[in-house]
Amino acid sequence: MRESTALTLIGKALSHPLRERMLRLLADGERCGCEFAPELGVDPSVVSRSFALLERAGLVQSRREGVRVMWSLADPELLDVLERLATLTGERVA
Amino acid sequence: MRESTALTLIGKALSHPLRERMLRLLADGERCGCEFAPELGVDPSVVSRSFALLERAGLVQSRREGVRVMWSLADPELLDVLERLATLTGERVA
DNA sequence: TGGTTCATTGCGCATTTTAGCAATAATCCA
DNA sequence: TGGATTATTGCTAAAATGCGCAATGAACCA
Repeated sequence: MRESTALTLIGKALSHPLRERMLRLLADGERCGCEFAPELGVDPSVVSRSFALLERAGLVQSRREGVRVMWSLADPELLDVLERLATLTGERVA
Repeated sequence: MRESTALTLIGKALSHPLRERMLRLLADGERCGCEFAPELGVDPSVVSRSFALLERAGLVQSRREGVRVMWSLADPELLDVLERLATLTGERVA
């Protein structure tokens, strides 16, 4: 990677379908990281790295609870803003 | 790429510093594509392909004017929304 | 301490993305 | 038509990403 700005980090985080799905799985609130691998059909290591990316971008946050790590959206408005963005770019003409 | 949603397309488009810069260069309005290669120090082909990506994501639009192609943001609010997003994710705690 | 569960990291491999050169296309004008 | 300018596309090498396995770490409990 060349350089990284806040925005490019966010872009990278959003640029993969798996990570988008992970974000959406957090829509209803905090969840244990352990639920994602089985639900998404990928290796736990992939989940871990994906969350690391999302976290670096500032999109999610985590806290440990014993042996588990609980993940949540960094901001409750996040998905709304993302929807807005998608709408903004999607309503082009027709 | 696995699949593509509106959001992942946007993510990909934003995920490269060069393309972010291109977007910002459009902040003040329409510009000729020909200005970008010299200004960004890359080959014109890179500019062309980068715009193609941004366009597929719905972030920019173009119109031909004779031999030139004039590019502009797909929506005037776009940069505001992106700033909002960056702020949203950036103000994490401290 | 040893066992269990969940998370992260090291590594190699496959896939995707990026960059530039050269060739081709598109448009205008003399 | 032929030349000039800008844009796009084909191709290849290089760089970045994505993936799973295996190993390691972290926290808990009996």
